[in-house]
Amino acid sequence: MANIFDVAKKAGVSVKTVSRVMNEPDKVRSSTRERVQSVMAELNYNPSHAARELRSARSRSIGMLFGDPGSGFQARFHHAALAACDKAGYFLAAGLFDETSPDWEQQLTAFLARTRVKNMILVPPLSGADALHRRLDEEGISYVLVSPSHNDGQAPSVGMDDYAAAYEVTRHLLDLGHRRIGHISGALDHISSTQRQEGFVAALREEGSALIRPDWVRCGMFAFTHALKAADDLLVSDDRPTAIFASNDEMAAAVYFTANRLGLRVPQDLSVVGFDDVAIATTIWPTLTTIAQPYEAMSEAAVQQLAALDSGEVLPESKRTITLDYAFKLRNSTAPPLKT
Amino acid sequence: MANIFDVAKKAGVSVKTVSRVMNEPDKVRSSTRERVQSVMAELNYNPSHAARELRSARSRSIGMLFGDPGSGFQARFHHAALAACDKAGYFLAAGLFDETSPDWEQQLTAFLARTRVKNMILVPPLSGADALHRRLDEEGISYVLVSPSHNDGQAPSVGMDDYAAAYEVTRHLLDLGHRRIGHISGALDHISSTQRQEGFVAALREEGSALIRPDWVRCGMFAFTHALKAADDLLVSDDRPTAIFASNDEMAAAVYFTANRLGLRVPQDLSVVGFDDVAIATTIWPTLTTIAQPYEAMSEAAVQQLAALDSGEVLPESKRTITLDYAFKLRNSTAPPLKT
DNA sequence: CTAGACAATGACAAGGTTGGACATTTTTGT
DNA sequence: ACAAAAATGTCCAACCTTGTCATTGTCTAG
Repeated sequence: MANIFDVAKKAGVSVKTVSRVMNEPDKVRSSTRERVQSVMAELNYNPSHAARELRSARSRSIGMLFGDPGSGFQARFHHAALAACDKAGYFLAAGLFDETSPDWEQQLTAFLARTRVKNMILVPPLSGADALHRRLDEEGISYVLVSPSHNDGQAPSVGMDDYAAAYEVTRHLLDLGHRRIGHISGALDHISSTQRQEGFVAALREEGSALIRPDWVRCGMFAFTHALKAADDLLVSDDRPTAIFASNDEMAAAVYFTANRLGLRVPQDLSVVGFDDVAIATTIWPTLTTIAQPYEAMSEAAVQQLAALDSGEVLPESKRTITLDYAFKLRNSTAPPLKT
Repeated sequence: MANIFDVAKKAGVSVKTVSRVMNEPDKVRSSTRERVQSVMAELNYNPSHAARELRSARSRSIGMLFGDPGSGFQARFHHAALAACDKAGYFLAAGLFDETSPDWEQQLTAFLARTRVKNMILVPPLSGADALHRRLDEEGISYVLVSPSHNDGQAPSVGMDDYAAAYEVTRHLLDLGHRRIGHISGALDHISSTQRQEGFVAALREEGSALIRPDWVRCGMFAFTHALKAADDLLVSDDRPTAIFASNDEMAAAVYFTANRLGLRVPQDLSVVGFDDVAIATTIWPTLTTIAQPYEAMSEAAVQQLAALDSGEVLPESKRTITLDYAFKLRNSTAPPLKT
């Protein structure tokens, strides 16, 4: 396997220049740069990860901790993060982590010692775990929060406009003709939850405050099991909504099941929309109308933020808190309400 | 952070001895070894991954390629593999891969060049991709197949006894009193599928060959969408089974939906069992009776096989093909058939 | 008791890269 | 054409560990 000397020799430059092409590209004239790059490609040169890391003490790995493997958001994000790291020449170092365990600090220390990562991406619920953040600060690790549960403005973060997305799905239900719409919210200490709920309420208010029925807003904690209960509360009575907006897809799946149990057909008797667009959204039937989080864009932005921090940049406010566009996925779980 | 010199100095030995303690522990006298080890603990010493890899050209990473992120099996296995690597002092290097893409060879080459892994774990469907295996052979990469779709006896593999597990779940249905049992199989070119089907048939035969109804065995290709169709075929007629054994959990979920659509209650009107015990098994309602694959044991065995190969061992036949115990998970999707 | 065998330990180089401090060459602007 | 700036080169050291080979220590058998 070719090394940096081979490249330098073939390109007729010094190794230092080759090194510069890789690390300080704007300090080398574009003509030389291109020549060197083409030689690198030709020789199929890949800088030794190990030698680099050893010499520069700066790890090319980005750490990401994994909690509950059942979380659809986490699984989707992981996939996207893998792609983003690949693209940016980083490695994704995944570690297992249980923030509710009493020895979480040890787990973290072990992970950091083993991987020596200096940069991390934290996804919910870890993006809201203050104690963890403080430990990382102490260790001098940079991190980016993904959809943080609250934002104290310290750490860089990426996310999407939950309010607007929730407004849009609710608008969709209203446009179909629904006037009786319920909502199952996520964990209330999570800012995404409250924003989604606010977007929901704002859309209803536009059509008239009478549409807002506090007893049709229930908390499902982002969890399937809690949502089963919430859905039951909403649907058992004859005075029930004709559509439900669930704050994530797992909870929407719970609505499906409760509806089925009660003999309500989706979407004829009950329209359902979810949020996140994770695997389950297309493995349940009918496929779920939902909001797709910008997983790819979020991961890429996070990696870029870390790369910038890594090279000593101070992020301007505009790049510290990044909000990305979501996508509305119209599928088969929504329909106009039955005429009565 | 302490390095090997600090340890050597404090322990009053040479760095080489410290190195030996880590790599060839039986070549150093136990008294010295213990002294060195206690110093390592005291200084909180962690060998530099980078320096090791650089010097010894042997990567401490195990590669694993990821295809479809929606696959529950893959997600579960990944989690377990992460833990197993952690435990054995390896890193898990994950890469994205699409074996159906025309440039899969490039993807593979890029992954190998970037990570420089020398060992890989392949999960389905990649554990059955012969062209991929040949490329890895050419590159001199060792690999372990997890639940391979066929076994030509070349590469080491780990798996479970699909036949016995299928027999056991079918037996469970029979013991509940079911005599009308259908089966939705996985992809037929996959040995796990056929073995599960054989286990199913064998259990039925014990109770009398009359129970075996070929028209009640359908292929669902391990996919939710195909299984919807298969379930429909089984359930529309009045002459339908009272229980269905689906060859994985996603397909069992499809059975739930079809059943719901047709107004059949699970488990009162229809018992359902799945296979794999992935996330969806506990996020659908009623929770799914299924077979839990030995994810943890399989990952650990795979990592051990690779570690052995890495250190030049030739695996004896008994360690080449490893079969591990599964677990039967009794949950809420099965009940005795209604009396008629 | 001692040669010889073997086990335990040590000294030193090497692995591929980057950083630092300058020296030299080329390009740019006037 | 000249000075200033930019681009490139030279050379050495450092990162931390392990492989090679030499050396020292310990045990066994005659």
